[in-house]
Formats: sequence, structure tokens, C-alpha cells
Amino acid sequence: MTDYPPFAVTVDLVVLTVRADALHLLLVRRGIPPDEGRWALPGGFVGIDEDLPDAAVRELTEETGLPEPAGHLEQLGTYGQPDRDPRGRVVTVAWLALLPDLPTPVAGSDAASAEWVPVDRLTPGQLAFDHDRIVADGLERARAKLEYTPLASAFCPPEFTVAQLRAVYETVWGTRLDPRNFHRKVTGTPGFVSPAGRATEGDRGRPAQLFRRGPATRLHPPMLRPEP
Amino acid sequence: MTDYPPFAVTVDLVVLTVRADALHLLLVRRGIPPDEGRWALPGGFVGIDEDLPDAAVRELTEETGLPEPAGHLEQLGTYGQPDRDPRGRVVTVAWLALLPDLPTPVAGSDAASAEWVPVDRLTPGQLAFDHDRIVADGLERARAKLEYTPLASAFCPPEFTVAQLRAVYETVWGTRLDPRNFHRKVTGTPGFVSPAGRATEGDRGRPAQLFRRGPATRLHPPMLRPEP
DNA sequence: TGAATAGTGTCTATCAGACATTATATT
DNA sequence: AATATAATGTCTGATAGACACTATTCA
Repeated sequence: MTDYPPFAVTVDLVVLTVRADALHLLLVRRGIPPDEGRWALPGGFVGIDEDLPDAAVRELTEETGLPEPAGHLEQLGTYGQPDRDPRGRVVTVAWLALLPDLPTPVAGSDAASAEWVPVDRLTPGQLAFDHDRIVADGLERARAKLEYTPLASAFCPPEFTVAQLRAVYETVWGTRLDPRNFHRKVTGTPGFVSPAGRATEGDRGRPAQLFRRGPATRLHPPMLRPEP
Repeated sequence: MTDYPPFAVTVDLVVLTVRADALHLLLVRRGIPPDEGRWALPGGFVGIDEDLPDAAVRELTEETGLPEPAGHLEQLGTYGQPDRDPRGRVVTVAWLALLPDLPTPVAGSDAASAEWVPVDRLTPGQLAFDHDRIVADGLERARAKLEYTPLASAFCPPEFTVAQLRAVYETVWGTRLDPRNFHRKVTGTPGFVSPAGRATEGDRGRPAQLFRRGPATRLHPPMLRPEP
């Protein structure tokens, strides 16, 4: 193994959630050089005996302060331009996490400086390293996956209403969807959602039925974005 | 950098092509331990100053003997289980390549032992390392991408007929598609293909119009796989 | 002329989008 | 009662699947 060039390997996380009708991204302010004081994706080095998904889950739980990572976690892509990190040759495996809005604000061991930032407030060049591009790729992946998979429910608590699910689509896509057609579509797509049997109470208006995630892993037919 | 665990980083390639109405995968027979003599994906170590896409293109051209990588190349995913390589901690960035059937057989510098293998002849456990899983992921990615992108044309030469394109879909998906509906769909989807203005000659039957790849990057509406 | 392949047309069930209507809660 | 939200129903145009038919070549 000494024959081969030595790399450092990190994981970085694009953690998205929907809160207050805006798509939010979890960012940390870097406390050490390089790029000290700038916003960056949460992440860190992979242990020499640690599997990549384990490293991603570890960073996610550390940064969010949640014992169990609810929601969804998938590999996004690997970024390894030779000059992307001034410390040397660092290849990062980026992960995309979709989480329900957390009841408690972020408070983990490393998360003193972690914050949810609305994605439409991000400006190019604002993030450290090549994290701008990683975030852009993560957003596009999330938007595309909502079309063909039931992953929108990963943004919701275990039980949710059709209106909540619709708000996820509208927020992630930045579009408006007809509530009646959306309701028909969601309840008519096999395995998308399963009735929980209960209903909401205490709100204005007629109570809404609660649903859980259904067994489907892909949507047939897909929920296509409205064309511009 | 000496503080961080040292990894080796490789690229591995899932190279697919359609020939003789069967989906083929490019494999090499390993000439050195570990797993000497077994089939494996083409690939190799990334240079310490080499970008990841450059390493993938380099391996692809070396193994296929083609100066320009026609077709399509995209990152597939990164695999880094601690025990996946007995030589030590090796993380591999896998790439998916879709190529037109090569006029000349594979003949590159390292490619003395490279061969096209029909994918339905692969048996579990046949490949070295964790390459079984990487191939499975690559196949699923290719099958899924044919639904929502015009990438099927990456399997075709620069000019192709609708029937050739249909053969790609049928081969990759392992299904039969109605030639008439397929023709209507392909020519009716904006930007999927552009007429080349010429036609085939010398075959049996009516000559077919030739097309080139269109400008679209995604298909609207998608070409959905028939449900089983 | 017959065989083979390319391409067009037609019919029908299904689906998406637009929008009216009914249902059930709070204030 | 007025208002707000949930859920269902109706209509229309577009699309997918099934399949008849026409077009153009070679043998």
C-alpha cells in the first residue's frame, strides 16, 4: 500500500429540511483554517476502519443532535479536484439527507455553530471549498427525486396530511400545485401513502386525514414538475 | 495532512454497450494478486495530482483503445467498505460509461485481456472485490436513466435509425416495445432526436430515416418502462 | 409478386390540468 | 352565519397502448 498515492477521505452532508414554507440547508461556520469563519457543509474525515455510510450517519447525528437519523440519506457524489482543499489531496464523498423539520433546534456536540439557512439566501461563492457546487448538485438531485420516488415524505413527520406533503413539493420545487389534483394524485398512486386512520384536530377548517409513508419505492406514474 | 488516515483511491468503470442484441459489459482478467485470474472491472489508481474524471477517462481510453471516448460517462458512486480490498483501505469511485458498439475489438495497452461479456451471463460471485454490486448498481442506473433522459442514443453511432434506438431500449430493459408507438413517441418528444436528412440503403425493406442526438437533456414526457 | 421493414392513422382507456361542489371543522 | 380548509366530482385535452393500414425497398 505504500506504493500508492495517499489521499485523505472525508464525508460532507447536504442536509435539507422544509420549515416555515422554505427549503433550509444545514450549514456550520468553520472554526479552524482553512476558510476559518466561512460557512461550510457539515462533515469530517472518515476513520481508517470506518465504512462510508457509517461516517455519514455519524456526522449527521453529531451535527443534528438526533439519536436516530429519521428521514432519508443517500450518497450524492464524490468530489476530488486536486486543488479543492489547500491542506492536500482530499477526496470527499458527499451525501444528501432529507429530514423532517426538527422540533428542537440543532444542538449536537460539534453543532454549536450549526444553523439552518434558507437555500434561496445562499449566494455564489459564499461557501467554503467547492461546497457551492455540492449544494447545487444536492438540490437538483432532491428536486428530481421528488418526481419519481415517494421521498417527499422524508421531509414529513411519521404521520402527515396531504396538505403537508403538498407543501413539501411546492417548497422544494418553488411552484404552486392544485390542491385537488394533488390530493387525487397522491391517494391514487399505489403505495405512495397509507392511511393512518386518524385525523388532525384543533386547526381551522375541516380536519385532514393523516397518512404514513407507503411501501412504494418509486412512483408509478411519476409526479412530474409543471413545465415552465 | 499527516494527521489524517491515508487512503488509496481508485476508479473503476462499468462500461456497457449493445452488440448483437445483447447488453455487454467490459471486463478484464486480473493479471496480479489479489484475485489474480478473476474477472474484474477495468480501473486503476488515481494519481495524486489527477482529477477524478480525468482518471476515469484515462482508464476508459486505455482499456477500450479509443482516442476519444464517444458515448456517455458519468459518476456512478463510491464504494469504500473497509474490507473490500485485502491490500488495505482502498476507496473506489465507480463510473458508468455507455458506448456505441465499437467497430474494432478492444485493443488498448492494458487491454490484452479485456473482453465484452453479455451481462445475462454474469453469475453472482464471479467478479473480484465488490464488483458484483457495482455492476448491479450500474445496470440499474442505466435502465432508469433511459426512462428520463435521451441517453439511449449514447449506445448508438452518431447517425442511427429509430429501429436501432428501439433495439437499445429493448436490449437494456429486456422487454419488447411496439415499433409504431415507439416511433411516434421518439419523433414526438421535443429534442430527443434530430433528422439527419439521409436514409439508410441496402437493407431489406423500406429505407429508414437517419437521426442524430437531439439537444434535449431530459425527456418530456419520459419513456416509461412497461410495468410487469 | 411476395417478403420485409418503415412509417402513418385510428380507436380507446387512462391521466393531467382546470375548476365546481360538498363536507366538516373553528370563530 | 361566516370563514377556512379538506375531500370529491366533472369536464376536457393529451397521452399510452393496441392494432390496421400504407409506403418503399429487395429478392
